[in-house]
Amino acid sequence: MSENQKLQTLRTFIAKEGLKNSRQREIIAQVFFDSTEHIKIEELLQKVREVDSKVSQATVYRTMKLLADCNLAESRQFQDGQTRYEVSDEDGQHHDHLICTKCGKIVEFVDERIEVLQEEVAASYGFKVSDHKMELYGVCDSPECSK
Amino acid sequence: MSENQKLQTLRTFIAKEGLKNSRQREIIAQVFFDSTEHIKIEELLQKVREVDSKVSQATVYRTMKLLADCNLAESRQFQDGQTRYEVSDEDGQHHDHLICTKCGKIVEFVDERIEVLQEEVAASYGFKVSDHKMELYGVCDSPECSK
DNA sequence: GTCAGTGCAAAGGTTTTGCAATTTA
DNA sequence: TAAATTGCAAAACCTTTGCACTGAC
Repeated sequence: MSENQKLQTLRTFIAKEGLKNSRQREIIAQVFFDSTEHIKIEELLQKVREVDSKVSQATVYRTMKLLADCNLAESRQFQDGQTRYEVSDEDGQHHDHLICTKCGKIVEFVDERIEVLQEEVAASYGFKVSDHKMELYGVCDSPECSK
Repeated sequence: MSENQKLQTLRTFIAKEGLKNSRQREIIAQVFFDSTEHIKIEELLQKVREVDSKVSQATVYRTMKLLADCNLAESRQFQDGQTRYEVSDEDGQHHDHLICTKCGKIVEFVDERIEVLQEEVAASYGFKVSDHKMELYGVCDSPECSK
């Protein structure tokens, strides 16, 4: 899904819900869709303010909740106490994370075999899975981290 | 590992690090080791105060950090913004969580096949896994949740 | 013109910290 | 006795909210 299609999805959602669009929402959404993965509100605000220095933090928080509501963003909490948002995968496909505990690098991955086993295990406990989070913490292979 | 062995591990750690033990630490550790899984600081404080009503919240926070340092406790963040602690698995074996999004029930599980695949996937990205978190969200099979 | 969105600042909730007093080794 | 721990309250964080004002439809 292109950035424009995402913007369109947002506009449609806003209209459908009887909400109103705004300059700020367009800016925030655009900056977010164009951002690196796992962006923090603070980082997002900073980038947004390069476009319009008057946008408030509260608006960024509110807009990210809106984007999450229309499934264009997903919130994640790693372990630094700050909520991060990432652009949703268009096709509903999940991805998980490998996180280097030394340099903080985050790599995304998907493994279909694991996904299948997750469903299977959940079913054996009577659960129907709707979502999941998997984070693998370890040391990456950069010279500094792996030595 | 019995509760007493855990207490002993804590005492040894304290001694080794040149720290000092205290009545409060013993109470907190004991209550924690004896607690249900995934306890919140607030719940822990409440239980601790049934033993000694004067113990402060700050001491509970500090003690839990200490227990995490000596690998007797692990912190987890689900999605309610509160840190929860759980008693570490004695043998280093991990368990993961199934969380019912309707009733909040949390079930623990281990699946060796998934663990193996995790290592494998990580290795393919040059990572050496030291830890992981996996949470499956879904609906459990209680009559109310599954209907 | 109406009603939603914004910005600001204040309030909320959780966790951390500075410091004097206390307790441990 | 020296040094770590405690309790308290204040501070530090991140996030949410109330409200008057602005802007979209």
